Amino acid sequence: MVDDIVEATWKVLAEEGYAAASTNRIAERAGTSVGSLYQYFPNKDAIVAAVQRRHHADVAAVMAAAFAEAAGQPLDIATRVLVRASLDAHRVDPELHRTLAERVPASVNPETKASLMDGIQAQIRVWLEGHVHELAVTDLDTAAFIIFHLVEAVSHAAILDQRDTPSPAQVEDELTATVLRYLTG
Amino acid sequence: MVDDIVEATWKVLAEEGYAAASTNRIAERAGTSVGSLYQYFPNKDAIVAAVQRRHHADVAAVMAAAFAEAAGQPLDIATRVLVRASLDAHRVDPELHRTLAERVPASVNPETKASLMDGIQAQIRVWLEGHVHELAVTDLDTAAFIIFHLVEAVSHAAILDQRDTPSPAQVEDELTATVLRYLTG
DNA sequence: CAGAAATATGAGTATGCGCTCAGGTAAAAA
DNA sequence: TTTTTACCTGAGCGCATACTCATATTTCTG
Repeated sequence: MVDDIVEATWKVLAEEGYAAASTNRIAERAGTSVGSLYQYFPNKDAIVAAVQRRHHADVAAVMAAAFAEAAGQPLDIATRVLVRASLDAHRVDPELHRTLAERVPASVNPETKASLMDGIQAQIRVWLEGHVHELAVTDLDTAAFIIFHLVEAVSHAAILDQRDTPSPAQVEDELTATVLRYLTG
Repeated sequence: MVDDIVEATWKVLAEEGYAAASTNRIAERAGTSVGSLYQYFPNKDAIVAAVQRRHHADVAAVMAAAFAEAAGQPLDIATRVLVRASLDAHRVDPELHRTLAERVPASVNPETKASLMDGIQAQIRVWLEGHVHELAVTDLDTAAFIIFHLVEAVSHAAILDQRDTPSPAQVEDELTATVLRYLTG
């Protein structure tokens, strides 16, 4: 039942947007009643937060797999693996991603997104540590910050922008080149 | 009076957030009444859109000045000028910037933000055209896309993130290096 | 100054929301 | 079968919102 509610909320957010995600609409799409919503969640924000956590878990899984794959690879291959993973992560339910990113108030689950971002930045840092002798950059925390935000933002724009954007393949090439040149000087 | 209303809305959005920006609160801070709001604007969204347009004009002015300054400079100097301008643009009323970016529904003024972004990307493209012979990149539209999003996102994070970020001076150095290395290969 | 035109006012209206709770249903226990 | 326990239901409550309009006030005009 909890799953039904979360899944219905997921669909409403993805297909109808945040404004449409009223408790009555969620109950309707879950095939249940408003009252049952409050049997399992303290309030509406908690339901949205649950959807957010689940989506973040999906994204984190994509990235974790990529970090595992990148671990044994040379720097240039690993960079491409991670860039491609970032693009793939934005292809996981892009409509939901857009709604969560643009519409959901920060008051809903303030820690979740921050912890996802911090986790990925930490993984970037660990990955960089394995290549210190090849790197021109010295401050790994700063490098992780720069790489995370630049790859995330360009991936986000490339996948989610409504307007004309370069092809994903080209973005992958350019991002890989950008990160590599930044790291190796 | 129109100015009073826009300025009051501006302050409420910046200081109290989007949720607090009710028509009654805006009228109160403008020292007028709800009725007068509707003498000059068809609805609440139009008021918020006016604030958005004005803020975007401020940002556009900062960037336009930087592009003018960069025009005569060598590539490395110009790159730093533009990166610094992006950071400065995010320091123009950062609280308002955060509220507009994170809270204001896209339905409010969908074209304004897109046209600001398109304008800056076009200016980047023109700037790049003046340096074609020094560049390793071939597709200037793609390069403008990459540069715009990467500089914007990292500036945004550096200035507006609540959490620990590298110092703005360091971000300026790293961004300048990133863009230069990307452009010159 | 008198009348007319333009503008300002804010209590009130319509609407839609999150959420509750008295009552219903169904399964488990006695 | 009767009683108990657990869960489900949805009409409706309280509240906050965007917006209106009859009235009051100010500003123009002759």
